[in-house]
Amino acid sequence: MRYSETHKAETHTKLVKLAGRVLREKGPDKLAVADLMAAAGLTHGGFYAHFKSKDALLEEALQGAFEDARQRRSASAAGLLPRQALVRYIDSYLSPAHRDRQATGCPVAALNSDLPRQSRKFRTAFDAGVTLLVADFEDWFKAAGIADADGLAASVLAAMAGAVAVSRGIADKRLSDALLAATRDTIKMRLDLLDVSDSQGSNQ
Amino acid sequence: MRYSETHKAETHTKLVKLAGRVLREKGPDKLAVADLMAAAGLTHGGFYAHFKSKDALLEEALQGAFEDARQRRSASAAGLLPRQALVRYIDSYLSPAHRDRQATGCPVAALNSDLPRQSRKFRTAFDAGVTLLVADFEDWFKAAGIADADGLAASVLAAMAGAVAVSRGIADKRLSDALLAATRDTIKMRLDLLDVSDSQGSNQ
DNA sequence: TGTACATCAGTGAACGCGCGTTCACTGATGTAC
DNA sequence: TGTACATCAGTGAACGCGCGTTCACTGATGTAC
Repeated sequence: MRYSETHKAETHTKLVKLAGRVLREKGPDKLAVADLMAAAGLTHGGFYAHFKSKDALLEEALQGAFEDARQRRSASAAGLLPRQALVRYIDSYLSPAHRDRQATGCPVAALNSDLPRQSRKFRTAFDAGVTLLVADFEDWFKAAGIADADGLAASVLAAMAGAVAVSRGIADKRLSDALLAATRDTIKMRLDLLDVSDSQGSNQ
Repeated sequence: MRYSETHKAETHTKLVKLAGRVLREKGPDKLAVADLMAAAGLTHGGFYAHFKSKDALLEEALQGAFEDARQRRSASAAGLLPRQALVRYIDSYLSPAHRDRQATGCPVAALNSDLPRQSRKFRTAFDAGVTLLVADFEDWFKAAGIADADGLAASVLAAMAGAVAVSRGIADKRLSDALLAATRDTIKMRLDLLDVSDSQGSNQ
């Protein structure tokens, strides 16, 4: 059959999106090309019409995951003052919901410790994603009038991602929830946000 | 050849120790039985005289890594007051040296995000290790006279492990070092340890 | 005291499976003439 | 207007490799008699 003008690009996008989810859920090594293609309703042979290699897919998928997170971040901040937006973001990032939805969550929390074992390209993409995220945090902190924004940003990100990652590895739900809650409070204290009432909803 | 009484147990221990390092360095999936045996100067066929399966080895190796860390923790605290010992531990955990020596470092920092993807046995062993570590922290915090020790322990561990894991994924050494330093300061502030002068040396 | 046998950590070849990658082919539609 | 050919996303079989696991065998030494 002949396909529409945009068909190939659409398939490509769909594969990258799917891969982004599988990547965060199962990790780079357990993402299987054949499974991915099957999940997209295709056969595995067609993969190489879209990507030079599995590695190239992983790179795109990771970039997509970071971009996704960035868009959701700014969407959830829309219409709020910086301090309110920060509180909403922190509450959402450190929520049990984020812990339980690894496939659509923050790539830093999901892929944390896999990194040193991945290909150069993958690590570069991760590094770029983290760097951008940290820069965003810095701007955000500054806009919220937080002192010493530069020093804080990376450390706050690492604390939040670490809390979510560790909470995923803890079987005891009470301890896991408590870890998230304690981290939530600490981060807000560090950022002098304890007086801001938390808003409802929003993800990750 | 015939071997000494203790020979088999010695080989077993050596394999578990080696595996503990490879596990932290390369992750559970990239630890290859044949490579491990070769590194121990043996052929791969002999592996199953020591372990029921690769999974059984991974479980023992992870337990060994946690036990190792526990021993180093108490050794480094020997002869120090709780508050001094804590400061030394924090400085050492969040040091560039720990970041750069993943194979002998904390298993939580090294295996963080791999966890949800591993076998039940492995996850159980990890959970047990983390739970013990958190309990140790609580005791330690209490001995140091820190208020709200229970709520803090898991969150402090996650923040430290997250910082080390993320610092390993950051190419820019300046940013990576700054992340560790900022986390060091924050943790000490949270634990009200800023007035304790830091002592030299000790690892992880 | 000497010989036959048991023991058992380790050897090395082989098996099977998952998986990334390659490649000749398909078949619907657009284009050249 | 109709026929031959080009295009190209996708198909599905096959290849090669890494790796966990199995298994018949080795060979040095201890033990039974």
